[in-house]
Amino acid sequence: MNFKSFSKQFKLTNNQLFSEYFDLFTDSIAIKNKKIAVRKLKIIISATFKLSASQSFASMSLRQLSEETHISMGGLYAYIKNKQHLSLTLQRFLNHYGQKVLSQTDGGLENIIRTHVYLSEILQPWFFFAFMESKNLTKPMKQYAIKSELLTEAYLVTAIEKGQIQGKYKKTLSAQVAASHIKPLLHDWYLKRWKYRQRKINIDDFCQSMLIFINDGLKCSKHN
Amino acid sequence: MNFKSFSKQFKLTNNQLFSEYFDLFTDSIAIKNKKIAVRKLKIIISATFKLSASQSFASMSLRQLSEETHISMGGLYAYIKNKQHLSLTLQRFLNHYGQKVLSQTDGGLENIIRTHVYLSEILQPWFFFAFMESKNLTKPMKQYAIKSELLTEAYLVTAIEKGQIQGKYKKTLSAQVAASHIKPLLHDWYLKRWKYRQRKINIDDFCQSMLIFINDGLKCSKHN
DNA sequence: GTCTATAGCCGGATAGAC
DNA sequence: GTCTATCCGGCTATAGAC
Repeated sequence: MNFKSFSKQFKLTNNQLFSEYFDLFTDSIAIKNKKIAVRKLKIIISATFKLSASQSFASMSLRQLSEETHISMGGLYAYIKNKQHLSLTLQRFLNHYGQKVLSQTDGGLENIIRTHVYLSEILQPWFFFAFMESKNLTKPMKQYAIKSELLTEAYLVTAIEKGQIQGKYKKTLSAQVAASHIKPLLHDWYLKRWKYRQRKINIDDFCQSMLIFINDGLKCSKHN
Repeated sequence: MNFKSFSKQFKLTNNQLFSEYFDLFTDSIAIKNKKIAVRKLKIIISATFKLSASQSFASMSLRQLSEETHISMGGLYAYIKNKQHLSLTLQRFLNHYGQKVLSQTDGGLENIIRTHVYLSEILQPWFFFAFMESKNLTKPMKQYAIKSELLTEAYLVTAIEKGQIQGKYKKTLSAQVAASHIKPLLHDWYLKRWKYRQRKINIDDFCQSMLIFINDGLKCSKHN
């Protein structure tokens, strides 16, 4: 698997994405014409990510959002319930989507890792937003987010345990501990996206070097 | 080196820390009695970290800060120039301090890694704040922060290159790439502090497992 | 050195015209 | 479906009493 084949398989076009968002949150969207709604939601949510990334969601004002999207204040409220609820839907949608995609992996460690990185590339603004704004969540939403995060970690743990039983991976580190060291490596791709862009490291090279690092570490075999 | 010996060596008591902060930013502090100022600065900055961590610095209001510190709005302005400048001093102080401590390592990879983790433990709220609020920085400050981050990475690169020349580390991965995979592991300790606390993983165990992971990876030697 | 009071601006949200 | 106008509460910052 590489990024190209992953993209082909999932066909995550923007339209499909926001169409699914519309279906999930119709209750909080006053506009009932789906075609119009999807087009505007795309604009509003993209602008939200842009502004949140350069300030923070909390300090972004709806007046700024209105200016950035060229939609009036009143107009915005036809697409969102209120400011807090907008943030909530973004968090929920990513959790929903992430679990859906991850559950389709074949359970191998490399497969899970690549799937996570590739998905976080396509949904980079969503992942970045969710990570950065997670602290602002209300208690019930925080619990929901933690549950979702643990689920992702559980995929890694299961894959490592499987490898350990097969004798592919050693048992020096518990699968749990190993998984908790792998997760931050995955996060780096969407948290420090600018760094990798600047250094002209493409996504498949990133996966490759990360997998080597995870598998082999740094030490020479002769020192084992 | 372990956490205890590191702590002894650096004696980073809160008083010393805020005393150094006071000296660095006297210009923006109206109160000239150092003893009083240091005591209050400690209260103000701790409260700033607490509130920023649960919301964000931008959305924290000075009214909240006033309530949390039991210092009136007017009173606060005797210790800070304004809200934005407060954030700036926090960023600057950590960069200043971090580089000071890192420059005293012996240049070995394990030493640099342990120093970073131990320092980020003692200054956890500072590190967390700097990471989370880095996007809000003005352009010149952002450049300063990036410079500081690259410097930290440079310490890792140099150590790995040294190990590669000595034949201790293999050359499958460039030192630069390896370093960029190690950094997010270090960040995890202060970004997800709650997770490690919950799982009752202490700081020396964390360093130990991370060093094993970095050195050896997951794979069994027989599969090499 | 610390407080209260207030200036002046900006925030989220909604009503109602078109 | 989109806009303008407006409510009103909260914000940073400062002036001036003690």
